[in-house]
Amino acid sequence: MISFAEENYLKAIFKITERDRKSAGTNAIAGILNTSAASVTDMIQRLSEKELVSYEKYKGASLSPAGNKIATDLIRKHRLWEVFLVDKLHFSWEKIHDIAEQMEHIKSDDLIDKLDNYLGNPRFDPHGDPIPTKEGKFMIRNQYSLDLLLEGETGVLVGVRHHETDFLNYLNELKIALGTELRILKKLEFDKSTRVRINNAEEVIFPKKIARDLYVKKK
Amino acid sequence: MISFAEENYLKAIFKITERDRKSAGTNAIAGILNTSAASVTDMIQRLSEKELVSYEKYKGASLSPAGNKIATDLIRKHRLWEVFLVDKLHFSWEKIHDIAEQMEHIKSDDLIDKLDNYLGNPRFDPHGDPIPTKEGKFMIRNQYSLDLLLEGETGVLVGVRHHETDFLNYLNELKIALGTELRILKKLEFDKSTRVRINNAEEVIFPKKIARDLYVKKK
DNA sequence: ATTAAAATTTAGATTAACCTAAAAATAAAT
DNA sequence: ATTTATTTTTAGGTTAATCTAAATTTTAAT
Ligand SMILES: [Mn+2]
Ligand SMILES: [Mn+2]
Ligand SMILES: [Mn+2]
Ligand SMILES: [Mn+2]
Repeated sequence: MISFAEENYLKAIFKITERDRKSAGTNAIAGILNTSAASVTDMIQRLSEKELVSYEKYKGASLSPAGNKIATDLIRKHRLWEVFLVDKLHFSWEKIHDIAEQMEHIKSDDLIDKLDNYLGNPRFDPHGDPIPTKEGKFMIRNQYSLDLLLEGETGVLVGVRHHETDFLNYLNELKIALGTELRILKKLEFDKSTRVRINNAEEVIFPKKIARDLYVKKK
Repeated sequence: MISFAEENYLKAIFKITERDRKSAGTNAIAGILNTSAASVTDMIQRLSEKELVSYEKYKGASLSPAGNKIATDLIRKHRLWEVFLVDKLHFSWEKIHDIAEQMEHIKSDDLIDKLDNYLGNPRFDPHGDPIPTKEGKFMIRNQYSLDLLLEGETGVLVGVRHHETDFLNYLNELKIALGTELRILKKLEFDKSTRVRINNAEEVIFPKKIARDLYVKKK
């Protein structure tokens, strides 16, 4: 039986390696899990024993097929529970991540299938992230970071990089949600910030950091 | 922060002391939690440090007000999740207990209120057990063990003593569920078994042990 | 190519939660 | 009232998961 701690490590390695990188370093994992690098070394050695990651000293860890399955199942569960919390219990999107972090660890073969069905087999979670299929396939959406759009272009918000409550509350205050239209009015050179019009109404200036964390579909 | 293990101990002590007994012995707790008596002593000493139980050497443990609140909250969560699993996900009653054992440990102030509301503030769980209120009050139903009924009397099933899958499957096979009418045809003296008619149809003979585990309302 | 900085691993400890075996206390039986 | 049986506690140990501090390896910079 796999522990919560082990599951969290696998998920962290997945997140680090899901895009480009082919292995996850000790420090990167420690950063995500708020733990020490020494603890990470310890754990990845144990996960390597269990054949859930492949590991070479000083070269980081990557998921084995078995480890990858566990990680994608966790993400599937996490995101389905987030849909449940928003669609059925009417939580708002900034409150759900921490609860889903707990719920994703519930073990039951039947439960997730029934939940998925009950929710109408959603393909995206309330933050716009794709929900992997039972077989672990992710739907890939062609999306751009808002800071890649040029002056005059308009994007529709389809995702956000982080799920932190503070960041999402900031968007709430600006009345920005999935589906919101964002038009680039001006790209300010000197500090790389962007002036944006929200749903043809208010204007706001995003620092580069924020613009990079908003994913849009070009309109 | 209280751990899952600690929560399970508090719940076990609650169950042992909820009726008559005013303290829970080491062996009794160990029996419920499938652990050793030595481990129990260890844990109740720590819970005593945290003022969640009161404990005197060799005299067992009982819940403090704080411990009692945690235990009733756990039972509330357990039973509400069981209602969710049956009413919304269409699980049948013999599959839900083990899943609810996991879900009861999810910590969120908001979550249970919203769940309760979403389920329509149910007062009983799918096994007929009362769901305590937010304030920890249990609705008490006047019920009898089936083996207390006399020949010719009829009872309506309102609860069962255990939630074990095997026991509930046995009832399923006999088409016995909450609401089923059970009429006492004959009480057999020599082995204390009871001949019963189920919903005015089939007959069955219950050993005393089974009859004692079925709770009915007299009709 | 050295040297300095950063990342990673090892060494040594700690804590929670468990275990078995043995000792001590309580309860039951003669 | 002793003896016997049962229950409970203590003693000593294990494992998973964490920590800090020190050693080692890799990477970056001069
Ligand atoms: Mn999330
Ligand atoms: Mn999400
Ligand atoms: Mn149950
Ligand atoms: Mn129940």
